[in-house]
Formats: sequence, structure tokens, C-alpha cells
Amino acid sequence: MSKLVSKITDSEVEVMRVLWEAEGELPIGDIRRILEKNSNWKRSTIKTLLRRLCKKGVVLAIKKEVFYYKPLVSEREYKEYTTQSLIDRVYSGSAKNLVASLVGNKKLDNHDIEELRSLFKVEDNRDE
Amino acid sequence: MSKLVSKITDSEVEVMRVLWEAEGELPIGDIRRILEKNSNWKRSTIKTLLRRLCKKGVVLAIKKEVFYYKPLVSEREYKEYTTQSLIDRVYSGSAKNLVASLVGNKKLDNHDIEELRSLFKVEDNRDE
DNA sequence: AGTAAGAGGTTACAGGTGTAAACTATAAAT
DNA sequence: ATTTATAGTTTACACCTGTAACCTCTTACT
Repeated sequence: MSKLVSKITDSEVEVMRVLWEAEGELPIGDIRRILEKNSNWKRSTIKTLLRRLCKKGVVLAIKKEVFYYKPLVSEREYKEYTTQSLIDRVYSGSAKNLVASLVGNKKLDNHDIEELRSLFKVEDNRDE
Repeated sequence: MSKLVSKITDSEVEVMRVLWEAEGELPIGDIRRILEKNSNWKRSTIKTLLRRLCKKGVVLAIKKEVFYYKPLVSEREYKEYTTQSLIDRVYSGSAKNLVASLVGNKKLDNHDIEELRSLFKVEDNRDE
């Protein structure tokens, strides 16, 4: 799967988001309506993006009266992939490193830290 | 700066890494030697990448007997930018969200968590 | 019957990227 | 003087990306 995900471009992700939000498959009309509302894309642009996503194997086109589209990669998979990719490329593969960096750069405020601390507690109890 | 950083491509980052590792500026010869050892790039490829980096304004070319190159964007800035970019694009701008996700996906083992916990303590004392 | 609106398919086109060859000049080595 | 190695400059080229137009077909509306 890794290969597939890596090739989703910025514009294409916008389309994926629409598919992810709708559980299951969506007819082209709905996709158009949603995207034309939130962007300035023309119909043909949307069509091109969907076509490319299908070609990349991350979306399936289902032919009924009209085409329906379904994501073959979940948002979770996408998130996990891009995150891991950042960790590998920028933090020498160490997630801890990334978190430490967030702390160092004040990306987490005290409130965040409080919440994470409880999360950590739960984790610690879980597998030992 | 943000704009500059965002335009550094994958291949180009490889070149930046070399410049980052050497504090200060590096003559073209050194850059070549290092990159030709760790990659299969030809001289002209390396030259093209350096030229593009200069055009993008993230590297400075200094003419002496021979060109020397110096990064205008630090590795820290680059890391911070790409990290923030991931957070914005994938975690709705919430760093806490990202960390929670790492925990959920078991990217942090107990040992990591132990270390982070101490980090958190320090942070907590710091600004209150 | 004629037109509007949605759908499918094909083609376009500029700018970015990865990767490099081809010239030219110069200095060092034989 | 000739070769060799390095540097600088220009040009190439296929593929990817963002964005879209254009043509054709069907169906519903006037």
C-alpha cells in the first residue's frame, strides 16, 4: 500500500477527503457538487483528478447508471503513511525525536501536555 | 521563509543535507565528492540541483576561485516547517492530535514514553 | 423540435522534477 | 604539446501536477 499512498498529490487529497467523509461510495454528481462548492475547480478538473486517482489504484470507479467512486485507501492509512514518512525523512525514523522536537518548539501547551500525560499513563498500564 | 522551504524537493534535500552537515560554506568539489559517494548522481545532476536551490533562494553561491555554496535555510527551519506543514495538512493544525495518533499507533514504546514524561515535567515547570 | 444540464471521453498546456549529456575553459600531469 | 580532471554554462527530455477546454451522448424541460 505504501507505494500507492505516496503518490497522492495535494489536489488529489482534496478529492480523497470528500470520499473519506462519505462512508462507502459516492456518485460523481455528489462529488462534483461538494467540490464545486468548496473550490473553484471546474467539472473537468474534478474528473481528471478522479481519473488519476483511479489510475494510481487508490480509488475504485464503479459503473452503474453513472460512475460511483470509492476510496481504496482509508484516511487512517493515509495519515499513518504520511506521518511515518515525515518521521523517516526528517527525524531519522524516531517518533520520540519528533515529539521532543514539538516540545522544544512549544507546539504543545501545558494543557496539551496534561492531556498527553494521562494518555501516557493508560499506555503504560496496557502492555506490561 | 515559509515559501522558500516549501519548494525544496526530495532530491534537493539530499543536497541540503550535505550543506547542513558542513557548517558554513562548501566548495563545489567537496559537494561533488560527498554526493557521488552516497548516490549515483552525475556531476551535472548535482550542478542542476544546486542551481535550482540557488534560484529558489535557499542556497547562496559564492564565487571564489571556484563556487562555494552556503545554505540560507537551516535544517532546524526546514524541520520545523515540514513538521508544521504535516500538522496543518493532516492533523487539523493540532500537534497534540499528532502525538495522540503516534501513541495510538504504537509508534512510541514504553521507554520512549518514559523519556518524554520527564521532558514534560521540565516543560511544565518552565513557564508558570 | 430545440435546448439545457449532466455525464463520459480525449486532449491540452505551462510549470515543476529527476536525471543528465554536450559544449567550453582552465589547470595540472605526462 | 597532449591528455586528463575539474569547473562553468546551456540544453534536453520524459514524466508529474494543476487546471482545464472540447466534443459527444442522453435525458429532461420548454
